[in-house]
Amino acid sequence: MKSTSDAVLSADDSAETSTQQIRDAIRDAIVERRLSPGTKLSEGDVGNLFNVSRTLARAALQALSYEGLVSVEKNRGAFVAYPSPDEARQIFAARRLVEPGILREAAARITPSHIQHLRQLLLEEGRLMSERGQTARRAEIKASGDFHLMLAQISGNAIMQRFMEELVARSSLVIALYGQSTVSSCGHTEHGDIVAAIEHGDLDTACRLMVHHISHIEADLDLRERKSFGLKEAFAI
Amino acid sequence: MKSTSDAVLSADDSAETSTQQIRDAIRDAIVERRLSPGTKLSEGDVGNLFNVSRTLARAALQALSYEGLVSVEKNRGAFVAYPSPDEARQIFAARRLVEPGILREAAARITPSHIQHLRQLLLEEGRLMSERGQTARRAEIKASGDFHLMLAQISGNAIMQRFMEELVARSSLVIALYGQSTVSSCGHTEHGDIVAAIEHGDLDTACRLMVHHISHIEADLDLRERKSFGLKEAFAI
DNA sequence: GCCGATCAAATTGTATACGATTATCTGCAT
DNA sequence: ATGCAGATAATCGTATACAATTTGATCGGC
Repeated sequence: MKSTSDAVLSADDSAETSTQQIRDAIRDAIVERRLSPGTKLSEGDVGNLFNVSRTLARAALQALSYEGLVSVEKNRGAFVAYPSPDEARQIFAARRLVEPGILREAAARITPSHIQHLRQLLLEEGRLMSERGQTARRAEIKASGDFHLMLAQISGNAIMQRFMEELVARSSLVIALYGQSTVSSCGHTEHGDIVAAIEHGDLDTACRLMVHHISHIEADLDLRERKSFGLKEAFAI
Repeated sequence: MKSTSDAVLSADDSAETSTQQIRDAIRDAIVERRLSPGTKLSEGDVGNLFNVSRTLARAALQALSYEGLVSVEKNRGAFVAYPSPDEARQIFAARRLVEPGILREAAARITPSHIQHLRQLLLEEGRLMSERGQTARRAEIKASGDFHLMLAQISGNAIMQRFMEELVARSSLVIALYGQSTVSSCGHTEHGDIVAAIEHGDLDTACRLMVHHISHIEADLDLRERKSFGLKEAFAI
């Protein structure tokens, strides 16, 4: 799973490629934290950057706003979303709500080949964890999300898969904003435990581990209200 | 709850009103089955109908395609979505997956005022069920969905609420396509049972009833593959 | 020096224009 | 009559143009 763009499902096979490419590029930039929350994304700039007209840039930004990664304010423009603590809590609540169900469906359809893929993902994750540097950190963030997306894909439900893609992407944004420790490094071992439980056929344990895992990620956040101070902060960077 | 547009949450407060109005109008038309699946929605026609340029019409159609109500095919245009049987099954699987969780969260936050609202909804539903005519049928369809949306709203999670809005809307489309009996008239009593179970504090029963209820709706569908025969059918109508 | 008003620049909102693609129609040959 | 070829019409994809709104700056008054 290289990126969210190469989803196996054929759901949005229809949209125009130009707009889609721009959307995916910006989404990756947001998820990998190359674009900080609050950053302005003016239509003109985006268009120039990708050598297209404002029309297409605007369409891409609109699309991202439907995913919750960008917030567009009337007559003011588009910004990388700046999720509130409450929004952050809702994102993780949603994940706790849906991921156990996805896990059960995935377990019901899982094949040895799938397990192999999952283990490969874990290996990659572990490798990145031991590396140093920004690039490795970004790759680690993405890999960590890919584990959850892979489960959604195995579940075979394209609708839940798309929803999970949204939730995982928004989670990255939240972690970028409110995360304290470098990265939820605890996460990796937890992923492994979940796979082990699935392999062992112990679904209840797997679901319990999943819920704990999501709560661990959320627990690493500092979700205390920060006044408008956060705004200045964004400009200072 | 008059329509999906007056959602209490402030999530998509940002989008332009013009496009949003058009989007909501078309969505309502699709959900109330005034627009049949497969119907072509050309940008020019939509624009003329609402007295706006193709630009805005296109934006509205794009938005609807993100919700799965419209499918846009490159260089061919937009059509009211024609969900496949497999897609239909995934929609109901998704609902079985998320609605029990939503129900639990809603039950945890529910107030007497909320219960009153729910009961009022049931009353309205019952009234519409006894009425005759297309108009009443359409209102009944919407009312039936509003019950589920109300629970999502009570749950207090704006993200799950939006997801449920999408699922309910797409369910209407599926029922329009594959529904056999006039309307899931069994649904109404089931809604009442669920509310009763919630009031009684019996969450496990409420969740069980909810899952059965969703399965009942799905069981009323005829999801056998129809070859391209269905296409001719569409033109014959 | 600080504050409010007016003007200029930048950006968004919407419409229109034009090239590209698809669908339809006609006419001719088989 | 049937089937294919070219032309014609309709529709989409994208860019550009213009109006409306916001933002920032300059200037005068206090």
